[in-house]
Amino acid sequence: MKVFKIPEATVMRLSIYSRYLRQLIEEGVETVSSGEIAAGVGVSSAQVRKDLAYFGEFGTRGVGYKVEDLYGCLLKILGLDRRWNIIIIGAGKLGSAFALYQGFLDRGFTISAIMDVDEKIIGSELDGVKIEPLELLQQRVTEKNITVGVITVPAPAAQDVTDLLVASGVKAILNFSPRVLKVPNDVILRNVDLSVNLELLSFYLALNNR
Amino acid sequence: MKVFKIPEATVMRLSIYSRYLRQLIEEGVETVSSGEIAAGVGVSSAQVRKDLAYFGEFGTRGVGYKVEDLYGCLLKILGLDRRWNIIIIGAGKLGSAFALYQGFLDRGFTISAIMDVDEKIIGSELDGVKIEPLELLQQRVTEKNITVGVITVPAPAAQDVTDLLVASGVKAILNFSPRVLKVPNDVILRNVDLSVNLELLSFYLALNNR
DNA sequence: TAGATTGTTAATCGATTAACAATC
DNA sequence: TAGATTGTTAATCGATTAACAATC
Repeated sequence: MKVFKIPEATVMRLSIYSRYLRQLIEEGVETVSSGEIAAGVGVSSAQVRKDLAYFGEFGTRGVGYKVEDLYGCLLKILGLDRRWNIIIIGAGKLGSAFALYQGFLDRGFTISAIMDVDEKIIGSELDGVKIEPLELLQQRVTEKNITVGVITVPAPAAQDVTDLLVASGVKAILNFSPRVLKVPNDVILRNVDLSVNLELLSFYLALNNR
Repeated sequence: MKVFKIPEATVMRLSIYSRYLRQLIEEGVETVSSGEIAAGVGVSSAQVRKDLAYFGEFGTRGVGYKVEDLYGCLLKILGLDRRWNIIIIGAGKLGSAFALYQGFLDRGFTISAIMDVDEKIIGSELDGVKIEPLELLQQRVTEKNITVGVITVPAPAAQDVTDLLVASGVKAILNFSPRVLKVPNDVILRNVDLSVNLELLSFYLALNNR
């Protein structure tokens, strides 16, 4: 499999295409062209075809793509044809919002554990999952076969929590804290800094105000 | 001012540099080199200098940058030297998490209004801000001088809400819904799709599992 | 002055776009 | 067959990196 060096931007677009295709399925559309997908998600049709070409040939020349088939292929490519178990570290505002957010569940993700250090909230539940003390992290990761860690702790604690996650065997980390984290390079790290996004808006707003 | 075509990636890095500089200020560091910043945030020193060069000359050859000065300049560049008023549409899980999250407040953002359509939650408060009916949107945007709208409604409502926001005079939109939104091109739109980030992890995890 | 580090130019790398032959 | 649309190659564009003269 020609797997090497898929641009990150391509993977993100695949995720967006898949969401759009799901919409088309709900609407009962059976066939779609690269041009229609492109229009639907706001990119060029060449982009769509190029992105797909990294992974194979999914369409029929002169016809387009069968919506259901392409959707199935994308789910497989994105690894959404299986379930991934998630552990959330930090059950504060951000962490509990993430835990309560339903958007991931139908896409292959299960929240299997939630940890915190605050005695006052340990023992309470978020959407049926009990908040447990951080000490149980290693045990839960192992016994529940958890591969993804989500970091929603305050910045100063972020690196320590990361080290714990890595040591416990987690393979990928989604970091919501505004800290640059060090991880071994076989661990996949993704930073989702909400502030950066707001500040980007601020930059462009300020730009227009001159 | 040579303002045209700053890469988005550059702006995001500036935001990250600024966060790192703030850390240095807290630690009492007075001078820093591009190499140190680079090491601190995980990019190359050339990258740091290039990013800054879009906006002027901030350092001293042979010496480096004065931390406080550079921090101040970055805040100005990012538009964080003033306050931006925000309206949140949708006070569900995601919306209330966003409202309760403190991370933005000290960076120039004020949550000035929160709207929803659900009678059951209208009237209650999130962090001192009352949840109000969507009908008051136009009025609040005008009277509170709101420039940024945050969309945290379910996907099917996202475009309608966007249209309302645009009509009300909001200049920038942060979209958390997994929908591709149409906006006039003088409105700044930023999509923060949490699912896309998780699915990116899933992709790389699946890649390693073959 | 000697050493250090910036600001900037040129070279490299990678991603997007345009174009078109293949083919349904 | 004629029209449409894919898959792919080549051209373009833009961003990152390397290198170094300027200068503190």
